[in-house]
Amino acid sequence: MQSKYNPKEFEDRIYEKWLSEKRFSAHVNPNKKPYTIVLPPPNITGQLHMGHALDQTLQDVLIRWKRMQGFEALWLPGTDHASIATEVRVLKTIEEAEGITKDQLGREEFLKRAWAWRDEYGRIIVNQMQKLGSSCDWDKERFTMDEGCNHAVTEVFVRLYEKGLIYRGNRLINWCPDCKTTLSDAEVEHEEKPGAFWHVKYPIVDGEGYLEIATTRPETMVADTAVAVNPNDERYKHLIGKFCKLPLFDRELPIIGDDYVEMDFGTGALKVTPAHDPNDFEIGLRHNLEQINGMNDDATMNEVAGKYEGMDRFACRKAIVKDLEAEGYLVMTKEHPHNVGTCYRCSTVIEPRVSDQWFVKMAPLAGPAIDVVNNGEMRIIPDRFTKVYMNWLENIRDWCISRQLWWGHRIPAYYCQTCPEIVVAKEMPDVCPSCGSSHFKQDDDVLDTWFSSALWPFSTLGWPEKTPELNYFYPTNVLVTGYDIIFFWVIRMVFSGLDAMGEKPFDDVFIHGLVRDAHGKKMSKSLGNGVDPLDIIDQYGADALRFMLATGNSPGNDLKFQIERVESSRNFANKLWNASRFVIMGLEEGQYELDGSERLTLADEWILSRLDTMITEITQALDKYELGIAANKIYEFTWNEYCDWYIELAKKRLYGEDAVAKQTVQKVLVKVLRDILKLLHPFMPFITEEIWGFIPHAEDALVTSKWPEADEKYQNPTAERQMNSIMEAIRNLRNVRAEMDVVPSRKAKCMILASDASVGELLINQGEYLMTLASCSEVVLVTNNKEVPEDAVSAVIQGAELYLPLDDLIDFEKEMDRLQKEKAKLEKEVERVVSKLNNQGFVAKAPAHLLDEEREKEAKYRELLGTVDARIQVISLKLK
RNA sequence: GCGAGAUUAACUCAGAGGUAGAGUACUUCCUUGACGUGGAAGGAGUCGCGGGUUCGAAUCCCCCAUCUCGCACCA
Repeated sequence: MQSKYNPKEFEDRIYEKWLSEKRFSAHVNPNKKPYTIVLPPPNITGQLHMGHALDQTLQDVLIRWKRMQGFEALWLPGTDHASIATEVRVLKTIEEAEGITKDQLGREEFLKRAWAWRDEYGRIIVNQMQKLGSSCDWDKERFTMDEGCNHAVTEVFVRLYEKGLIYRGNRLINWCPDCKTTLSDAEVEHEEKPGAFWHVKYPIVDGEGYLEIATTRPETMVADTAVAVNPNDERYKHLIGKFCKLPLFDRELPIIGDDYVEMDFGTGALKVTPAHDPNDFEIGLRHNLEQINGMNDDATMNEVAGKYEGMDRFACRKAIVKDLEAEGYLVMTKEHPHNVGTCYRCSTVIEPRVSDQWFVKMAPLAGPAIDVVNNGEMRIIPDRFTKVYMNWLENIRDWCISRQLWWGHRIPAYYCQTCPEIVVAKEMPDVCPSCGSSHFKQDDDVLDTWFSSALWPFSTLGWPEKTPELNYFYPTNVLVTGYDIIFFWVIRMVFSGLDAMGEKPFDDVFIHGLVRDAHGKKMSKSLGNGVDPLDIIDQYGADALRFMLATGNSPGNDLKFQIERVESSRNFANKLWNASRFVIMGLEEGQYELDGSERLTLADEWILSRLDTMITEITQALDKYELGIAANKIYEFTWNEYCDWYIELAKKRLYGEDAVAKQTVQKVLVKVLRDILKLLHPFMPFITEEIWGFIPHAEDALVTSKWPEADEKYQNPTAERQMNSIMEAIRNLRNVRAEMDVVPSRKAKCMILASDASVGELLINQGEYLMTLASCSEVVLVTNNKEVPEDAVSAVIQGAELYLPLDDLIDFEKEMDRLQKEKAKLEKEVERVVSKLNNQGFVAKAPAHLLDEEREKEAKYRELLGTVDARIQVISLKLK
């Protein structure tokens, strides 16, 4: 074992070993219970970022833990084609490098390039995950556009179509003029932007005056087909049925009455543009209004716009406002910031547009997805996200799934070239069922990228085939993902799983937050505040990064990335490394198993008892998905109990002459270290496996070793109580010495005056602990304080006073100050306890054990106070 | 507008109906044979404000404030 902790030296080597020994492989195994996680497939758009590192660390902790608990643990990895994101990315790269546009490239060539891209980034991503230590079953790696997934996508599409849950409709959809595709509602982000209300006169035809209309988007006037007022509006109701004139255009618009119009908003009169606004679209349907499309697919104005044709929509807005003003139609302009929808991929303002698209009918699918959570079959952790989940499902609208893109699953709909028939089928039909023609053309569009990810938990296990894997591993146990894709992905997996499999896709959904930079800003390329996980691994090791991510926060909350915390995790790894080196140092060939024949010391019993408690608590925390708590417990136990106390106390026997005692302490050292390595392994897999290779063990590799189980025989409350007394004594002695500025190298005799004989006996029996850890030269019992020299400093614990005669070193004034301080502290404690015990309510209603505890405390503090007081008397005489 | 989260030590965050915790930073001391990426001792917080429930609230409930973040949006 190398003397320096150097993760670079072993992390890759260890991972290679795991791979070559097939440690992550999972198979259908009737003798074991399965535990399954499917990896949220990272997009192949680029490299993994810190958010992926967090997501994967959490999953790896769970899967490694379950693997050690004896489950057939499958973590199924893969990547997502990420239709729109990848297409945008690939096209941009090609355009920047070669100056070739999408149209110039052509569909076939583009797909060739995109596949090459996928191969490259797929490899990079796998490499990154392996660097992080992710224990996926790589033989089962999948891609959302591989053959099996394609098969599943087509199957689901056809089935849903046949059930009437997929339909083609001419509806108002979200259109991104830059990506030139539709977007689902979930893919539209709302952003508040400055805007204005323009109040415009629409003159009444065959009558006096005009209707004043307020609009935020004057350019859509070109496509107005009506003006609506509330039928109960006294100001306008007489106008219903009449017409008004569309300013700047020689068109007449019917004035209609519709409840949708709110009388007290704006002017109470609404221009209706069915082809460019969702609400107007609905009004249009109710009143049979014509839908006029005023824009091209790039959001420039089309021929409908007359003289504005060819202008960009925002340029057109300005031009129309200018013309309205010039011709006297503009009443006023009012500032009005409002939310506009933008594309989640390119941030372009989306344009609502009427178009023929494919939709999934959501209502019938949403119901079961709601039920499965309501009836407790599926849990969302933390629970608060259940509300988010429900809220979305209860207000769900139909899902627009067709995209005008090339990278993705082409829609399995075939259009007869001689009649209007559309055939939806797994393969291109031979003959048209309506006209007998054999000429078909497949739909040009591809599916929303989330359509295929929705099938991930079962498409990856072989569905629609009834494979043994599907039968064994589905439903999966837990889905681990960020709250940002609950709508996009989690919900869609749930209803897809319920529909296709008839069973939920996972038992638990474990939601985590996002990784932010040190200032709480979202990490992003454009801000340049991203931190590359590989850089951190290179500098500090994967274990340090993982530990930091796992302990950084509580479930569901965002995590700020702080390099100090990575450093502190690395320091912990270093600590473990060195402690292990210490344990290994004196070991010789042979067995170091505890067999019950050993004569254990107090410290042995204490650490074994504490370890036992830790095993229970850590396992319980993991069971509750409290990964951070579990990791903290291991950290504290390892550092503050095992290293700071047990190892220090072990040294005497280790370096001593007694071979049997030495072997006993080595056995305990090894036993505890072994379990520490196991408990820590899910969090820090590399260092623990590396150390495992150096310590005696009967099992195989740590990665597949057995998770520790608590064993009641190690529980030892007496040993814990006694050790606490000793540790308190040592701490107090150290404290006194530090306050009196006594250097550690100056040893001192320790005289014990016990008010409780058993405490005195304990301290004498374990006198060597005081000698080792509190710089005592010897520890002796005295029966009367007359035996104690006056010029001694004192430390007190319950049941005993400890005196250090330090003659020449003692400064009585200083000692007086110290004693006064201590007295004040104790008086406060007594006061607190007394007031509590004087409280009749407390005495009457508090649980008995608390009452007892408080009474014990009172006795203890009074005793300590008495001792301190006595010392003050003695010292004050000295000062005179 | 509806909903959620946050508000705890200088900083970043855990925790939790029964005397406030960690990491970092800070002060003092320590070349003790695993480790200075270390050891020891210490200072530091009326747990956002105001009410309520309770013997007891930082913890549960209500109100308010500030900051995030979702969702829905009135043209």
